[in-house]
Amino acid sequence: MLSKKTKYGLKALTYIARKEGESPVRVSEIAESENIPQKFLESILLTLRKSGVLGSKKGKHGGYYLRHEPSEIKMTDVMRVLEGPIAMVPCVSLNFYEKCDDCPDEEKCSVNKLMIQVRDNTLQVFRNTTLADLSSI
Amino acid sequence: MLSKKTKYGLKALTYIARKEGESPVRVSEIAESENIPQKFLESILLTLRKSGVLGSKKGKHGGYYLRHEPSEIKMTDVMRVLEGPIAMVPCVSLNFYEKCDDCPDEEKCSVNKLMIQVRDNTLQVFRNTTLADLSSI
DNA sequence: TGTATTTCCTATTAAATCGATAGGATTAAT
DNA sequence: ATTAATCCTATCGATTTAATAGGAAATACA
Repeated sequence: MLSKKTKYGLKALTYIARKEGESPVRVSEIAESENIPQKFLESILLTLRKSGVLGSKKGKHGGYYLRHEPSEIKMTDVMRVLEGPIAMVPCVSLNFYEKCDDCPDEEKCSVNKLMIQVRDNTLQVFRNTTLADLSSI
Repeated sequence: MLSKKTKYGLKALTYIARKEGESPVRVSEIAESENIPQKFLESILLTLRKSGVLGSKKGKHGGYYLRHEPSEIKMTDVMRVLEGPIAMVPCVSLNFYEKCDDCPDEEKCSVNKLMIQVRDNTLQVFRNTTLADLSSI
């Protein structure tokens, strides 16, 4: 299940991308327009900023803006920041690998085999999708 | 993230499939061999039985057995029983559809578009994989 | 018939995670 | 100064997850 954090984050990024070129976008504006609790959205955009996807400007006329072109912001990066590992199981994660404590041999593990396939297919989608794709129409 | 329930369930099914033809397999045997808490596994196999994937026999020499050939047990079915919806978001779920309360128009929702792609790719894997595939090797 | 063995069922619990809120500190424009 | 925005930390309630507990029901077999 996709967390609300990720869902809200993606919607907010899309909203900002659609306004690109203009001045920074206020959290309150996004929250209202996308029906997202403002305080919650604040914390989400903060993590996106800390991860380098967004930039921010404080004070009056402040807000958030994209650090790169929408076409250069890949879903792999956004998803890893917001949702964490793309793999469904740590033992097949590329960026967050962890051995299963119950599993003596990954080579022989049926779950491992299956989840590698799922991971590869999901990765393909996220690698080939950018914020520009989400924002069009 | 894949729940332990699903992980354990898949491992147990694989274990049973590899023994097919023999008599029912005891929970305690699976639990020990696969490092799964026995009581937890009991409840998992119970739901698999209630959903029609497994059959069971009580009492001495009892245990669980597959109701169909491994090659006829599709991952779509098993995953839906153990993990629930395959889609990451209810608004793109085929079997568990639910409208988002915050989203006025699914057609224009960027998250919706993206998650449909992920769902379709994941579905393709699960539709083309059977328990026989998991059990081989 | 009785005993051991196994699934079946319900309830409970401890811990983790999630979604959200609260309250104020900091920064910047005017 | 005042206003408006992000930034930061802490906390809370609800839900879910993983696991445990305790026994009821059924079956094989002596």
